Amino acid sequence: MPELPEVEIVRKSLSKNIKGKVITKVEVNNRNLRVKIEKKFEEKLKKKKIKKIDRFSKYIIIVFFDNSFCLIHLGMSGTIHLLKKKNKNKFTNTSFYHSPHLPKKHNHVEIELQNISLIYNDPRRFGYLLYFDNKKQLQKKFKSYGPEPFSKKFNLEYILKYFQNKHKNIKNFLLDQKFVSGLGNIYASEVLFESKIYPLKSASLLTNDQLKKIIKYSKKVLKRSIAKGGSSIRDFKNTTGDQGSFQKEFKVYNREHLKCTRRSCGGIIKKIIISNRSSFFCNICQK
DNA sequence: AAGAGGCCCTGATAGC
DNA sequence: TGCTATCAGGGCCTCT
Repeated sequence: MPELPEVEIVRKSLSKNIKGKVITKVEVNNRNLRVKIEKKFEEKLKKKKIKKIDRFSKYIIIVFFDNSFCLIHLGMSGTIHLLKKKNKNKFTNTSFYHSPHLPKKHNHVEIELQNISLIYNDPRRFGYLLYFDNKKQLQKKFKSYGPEPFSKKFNLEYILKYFQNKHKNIKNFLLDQKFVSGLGNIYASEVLFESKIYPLKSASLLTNDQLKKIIKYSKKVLKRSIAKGGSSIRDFKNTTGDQGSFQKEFKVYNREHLKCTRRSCGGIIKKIIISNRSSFFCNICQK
């Protein structure tokens, strides 16, 4: 589910609710996530005090005061739920992302922080949690990742150099975290629409003007989505919580057969499959 | 060594 | 009602 904006919304919520707290208990119900949770995970996290919550790309980074780290990746279906302890033993649901109630199944990890309980839920188990002892390990993990769209490193020179001797369509490049990190399937389509670029266009054929548009709109689209609380799809039922609303502003994603939102374009949104993932685009204004 | 494709997994939905 | 097939916001691994 989560691309950069959604993860940033989770980060903000965690920062607000668990910064400064001490981990009092860790319970792993299922270690078999995308990456198996190490045996000593619980032991290593216990008694750690949270200095701050960072994010890189689609990763949440819990930073402890002793400069160790806990990394959380939400995969496709991961969600984090915060429960607040009301009386001595009972936790009640106060904050959550995407789902108004704590799911009954797939609550794989529970981390208690004094009066708050953090629950990692993930039906498909494509997400994972990692513990890092020091900053070196963290840097190693992100070594092969490209810059975020917000980074100054994501500039025209970088892109031109990166595309040298590579032959792929632009949609695949935007999904490639080694090139640029944080975009996923929704925002890749949205950025290409705003940039008026056809997703199957060979990246090496793009003009400098088009590349500048990609730089501009990748920042813009992500920022706008963050401001709107991210995108919530497939989890509509209730709206009591921190449900995002950017899905209402999708110009192409999930809009097959509908009209292009550009006035006087007259195009129709099409859906094609690129590398096994849906891509949406306007058949007239994206070239 | 770049790039295509398979695969990890569960759940929701569509079609019969 | 119940079966089967398809699809889903990610990304790693293997093969060519």
